Amino acid sequence: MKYWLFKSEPNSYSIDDLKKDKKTHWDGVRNYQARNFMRDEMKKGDQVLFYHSNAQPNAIAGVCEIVKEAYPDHTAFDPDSKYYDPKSKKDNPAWMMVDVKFKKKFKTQVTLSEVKENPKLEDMRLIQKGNRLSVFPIEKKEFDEVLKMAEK
DNA sequence: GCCAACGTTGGC
DNA sequence: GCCAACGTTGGC
Repeated sequence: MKYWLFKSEPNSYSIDDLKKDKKTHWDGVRNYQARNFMRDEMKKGDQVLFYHSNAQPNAIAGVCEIVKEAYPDHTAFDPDSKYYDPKSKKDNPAWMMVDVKFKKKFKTQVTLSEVKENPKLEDMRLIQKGNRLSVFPIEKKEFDEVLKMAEK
């Protein structure tokens, strides 16, 4: 089993939205590296930290789980969608998405500054310079450490 | 609102 | 294939 972090801006989709929806498709990823992670490495049952970016504060807000592996992102085919991409064809989709289900919302979210202050998390991709990927892998020990911080 | 760090596009 | 220009992400 692998562990991941997904970023989302809470004004467009927050952990509360996922809690309400129970399950969602993670559409709109338009970066090849992120796409490859989704297409090639994400498996059913993988655990995902849900991160709020451009938020106040920026923080890891909860946990979700992959329930459906990569399949074509239909928003790329829709000219009315802001994620429309004419390069993606139905017979050869450029973009993929996965489905995730809500698992938990942290009582105490783990803020970005707390992540930066924790030496055990210093290698986490979230805080590395220039990291702009919206989905990326994390280590099990990092996942466990974040959960521990959330339960304090 | 600013800007660093990328990724993408397109002219050559 | 190079690289300048441009667009986006996302922290501050």
